[in-house]
Amino acid sequence: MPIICSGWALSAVMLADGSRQILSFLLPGDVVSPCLMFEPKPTCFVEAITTVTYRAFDRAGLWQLVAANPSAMEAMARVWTQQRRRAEELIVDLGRRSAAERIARLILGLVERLQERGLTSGPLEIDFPLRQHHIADATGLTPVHVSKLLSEFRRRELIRLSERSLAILDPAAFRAAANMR
Amino acid sequence: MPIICSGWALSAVMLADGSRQILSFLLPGDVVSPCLMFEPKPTCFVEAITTVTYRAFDRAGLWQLVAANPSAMEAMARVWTQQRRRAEELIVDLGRRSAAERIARLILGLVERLQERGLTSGPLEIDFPLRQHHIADATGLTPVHVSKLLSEFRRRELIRLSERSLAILDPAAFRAAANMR
DNA sequence: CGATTGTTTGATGAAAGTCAAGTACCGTGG
DNA sequence: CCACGGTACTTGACTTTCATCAAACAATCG
Repeated sequence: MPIICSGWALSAVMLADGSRQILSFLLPGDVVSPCLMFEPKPTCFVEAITTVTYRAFDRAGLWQLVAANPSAMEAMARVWTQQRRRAEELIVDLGRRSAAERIARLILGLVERLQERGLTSGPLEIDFPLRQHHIADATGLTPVHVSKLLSEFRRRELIRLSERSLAILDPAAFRAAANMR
Repeated sequence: MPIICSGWALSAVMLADGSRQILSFLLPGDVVSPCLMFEPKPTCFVEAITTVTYRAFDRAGLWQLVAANPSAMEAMARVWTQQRRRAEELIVDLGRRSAAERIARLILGLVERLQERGLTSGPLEIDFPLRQHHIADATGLTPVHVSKLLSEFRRRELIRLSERSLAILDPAAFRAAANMR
């Protein structure tokens, strides 16, 4: 059970034709794969996006800790439910939202998670190591289409995105774009 | 923590514009909402499709059982991982597969789950209470498009679907249609 | 029987994918 | 220092997939 200490990673599944779907981005503080607590064989793979440092904990030891310590169990439960909730949101996004909404929501979700952990580089600004093909694989789109929609966001001055840095320039309008339905 | 005894139900999220996304179909033997084990407040809602009977277990009692009994813990872990795996598959389907593939995979998944539980009405035949709008809400499509693709499957004699009963006529070809990429 | 809900079908439109060409940005080696 | 290659990004033309709209039909139920 590794936990990310620094850097970004992703977990994804690969399909037969070479396309892939990213299940989640892993930020500092995230448990790489909470399902590993139960199931040793992973169903997806994990890949570093930036240089990543992590610490690994062993399952048996964690189980002992959890059995002995109710607050550890609660912490574990929080991780589980949070992960579950994020998976459900992704299902809704992929099933029922437009390309622009999916991209905007992905960005907002990442910014919020970094804010919670105090990893921002400004009020609404973060280091943003994702390539457009990462965004495409996470939102179920093509890199070309992602490029067009990001250009559109820039043209409307909702975000600034350059040199691996992202800022939300117009939070209200950008949130609106993320919630159009 | 209710468990379905008979009938079909669904869990879903509703969006602001009235469209909805079905997260999973609940068949006899399914735990309605494993996340309820941790989190009392549900993030989605549950709805009956047919007449449903269920038994409810209370969280506190289950926790005691799990703490005392390692095999109960293992059973719980199985439910959790299975649910997680199904969520991941749905993400991949919605993100990276065509409409026809999504529908075929949904049907195959349901048939397999009923087979595991011995709830089939024939070798490759099941009672099928879903309306086309259920299929649409589960696959992120419109009912109209679902109708067209089901007609296509029928025309190619891959399935028979009438009077709330479904049979897979050509398993090999139907599986191929579910796995085109 | 009428009313409601579900399904089919066709015509049309919008969203996203594909293809292709061109640009910018490195890192490498001469 | 600059040429070279590779990767990422941009942009436009065109195609495909799926949504929308509308009309007709079928089934179900009070």
